[in-house]
Parts: sequence; C-alpha cells; structure tokens
Amino acid sequence: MNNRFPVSLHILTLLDDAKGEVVSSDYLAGSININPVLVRKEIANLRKYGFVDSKEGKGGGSFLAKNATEINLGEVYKAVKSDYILGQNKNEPNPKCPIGRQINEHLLGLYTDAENALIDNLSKQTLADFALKFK
Amino acid sequence: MNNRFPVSLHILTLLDDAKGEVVSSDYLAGSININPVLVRKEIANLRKYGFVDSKEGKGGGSFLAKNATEINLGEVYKAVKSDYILGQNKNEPNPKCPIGRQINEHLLGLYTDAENALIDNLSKQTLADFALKFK
DNA sequence: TTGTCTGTAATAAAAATAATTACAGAATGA
DNA sequence: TCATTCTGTAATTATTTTTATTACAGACAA
Repeated sequence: MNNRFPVSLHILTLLDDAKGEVVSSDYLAGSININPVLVRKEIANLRKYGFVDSKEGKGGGSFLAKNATEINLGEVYKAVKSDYILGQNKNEPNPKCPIGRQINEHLLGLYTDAENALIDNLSKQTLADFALKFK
Repeated sequence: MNNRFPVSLHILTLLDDAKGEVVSSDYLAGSININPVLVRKEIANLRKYGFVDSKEGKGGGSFLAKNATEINLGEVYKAVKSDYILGQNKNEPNPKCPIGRQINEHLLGLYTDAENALIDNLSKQTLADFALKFK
C-alpha cells in the first residue's frame, strides 16, 4: 500500500489552512515529513485534477484552485487511485482451471462494487469538513 | 498492495468447488499460479479464523470448515487485513506543525469509517453467493 | 517403512515505493 | 541584468514490501 491518499489529503489540508497564501513544496514536505520532490509530484497530480494550482519562480508555491467545500474526499481518492484496492489485479490464474479461468472477472465485479461503497462513504465529506476537525 | 484477499478468496472458492474433498496446496497453487508455500501460509491464516481445516500427511490437504453460506466476504477481508486500506499509517508528520500534529487522529477516523463501509458492502455476499457466479 | 503430504523457518529474488541528485526554466526584486 | 529562490521533471539510488525458493521435520496412508 502506498501513501498517496494521506499525502494528498495532508497537502490539501495545509493549503486550506493557508487561506489562499502560496505554500512552498519544502514547507509542505516539512509538515508531512517526506521528500519535497514527492510532494511536487503529488501536487502535479492534484493540479491535473483541478484541485490546486501553482506559481513558479521565487516566492512561488501552491494554493487551492477551488473552494474547500467543493472538493470531496471521494474525488481526492479517485485522483490518487491506481490499482484496485482489494488486490493488484495482476494475477494470472491458470486458464486450464475452471475456477482460475473465471475468477478475474468475478473479482473485478466485487472490487468495483466494494470500492464504490468506499468512495460513496468518502464523498460524504468535503475538504472543508475535514479541515474543520483541526483546532 | 499485497494480494492476500484475492488469494484467500480463490482458495476458498476452490475448496467450495471441491465439495468437502480434501485439496492439496500444490493443486491450489497451480490454479492461483503462486508458490505453494504462500498458499500454505494463507491457509494457516484461514484456519486460524475457522474458515478451513487441513489434514496432514499423505493424501492430506484442506477443506472448508464451515458451510459456504456461513462465510461472508467481509469476514474474509477482515481475516487478511493488516494495514488500513487507505494508507499505511506509518507516517510520522512533523509534531511542530499544527496540522501535522493532529492529522493522524483525523486520518484514523476517516479510515475506520471508510473501511467499515467497504466491509459492510463485502458482507452482503457469502462465499456461496460468490461461488455461484462460476459456471 | 516408503512416499506424499503439511507446517514452518530461513533465505533469496523481485517488485513497489520513496529518497536523492541534478538541472533547466520561471519569477522576483535588488 | 543577474543573483536568488522557487517549481517541474528525469534519472538514479536506496529502502521496504512482497513473493518465491530451499530445506527439512513431522504426519499419515498404503
């Protein structure tokens, strides 16, 4: 399991906290305690999804590109998701086995369904709701 | 992401298909296309949770220890789960940062909630339901 | 009592993840 | 203009996680 979801959410929470002020990747990396390059990569992804925007050059950094009430955590999850969450789906079962031959399609159905339930749950909360928990 | 959930479900499906007949770890490994030692490790875990039982020695192997209608997929998930599914929760954010200092507790709440939604969804289906999809 | 299984530990290999290094280019402002 | 401080990104290395392999003791059936 990689750490992309919590890292992205941490970034977004910090940007929300900055209230529109530009925040450098070094500052973000310092709070999260990871490498700044990884932060910039994650920001590149968040930017791709329209959650944040960045300013290059001296005094540059990132900031929220939409209101925190318009970013829900299900969308954030979808932005960082790669594999299916319940299995890597890179298994190659034996095609000669009647079960092995069919299992991938049935796993796929299961994964999709379960993951939708997860996303629905996350979608109930916006970044604003999440940020509100911090005192 | 590891493959424990699909491997366990694959094992259980094969055992269900065997209708009480004992199945060797070599046969299971052949269908899943992984190493037999890994299968035996996974079976040791499934046994710990009372889903299967095994017979040692010549002609030995594993079999379901309860009816497939009494094994739901949420329980299977819980049996193989280790980390939280949305993050490894091994991050050590900066305690000097007001956000970093508090984020782990808030992530934990989020994870627990979202994971419960996932488990609830999986629990709607038993092993028998799942096995029925195979023709 | 031999052959075929499981159980399990120890090690090695492979794959995934994260950190680091390096550097081009943008923007600021002295 | 030019030094400085940022971002963006590629390439490499290090670390961690996952899987495979090897090895062998013990169970049990024939």
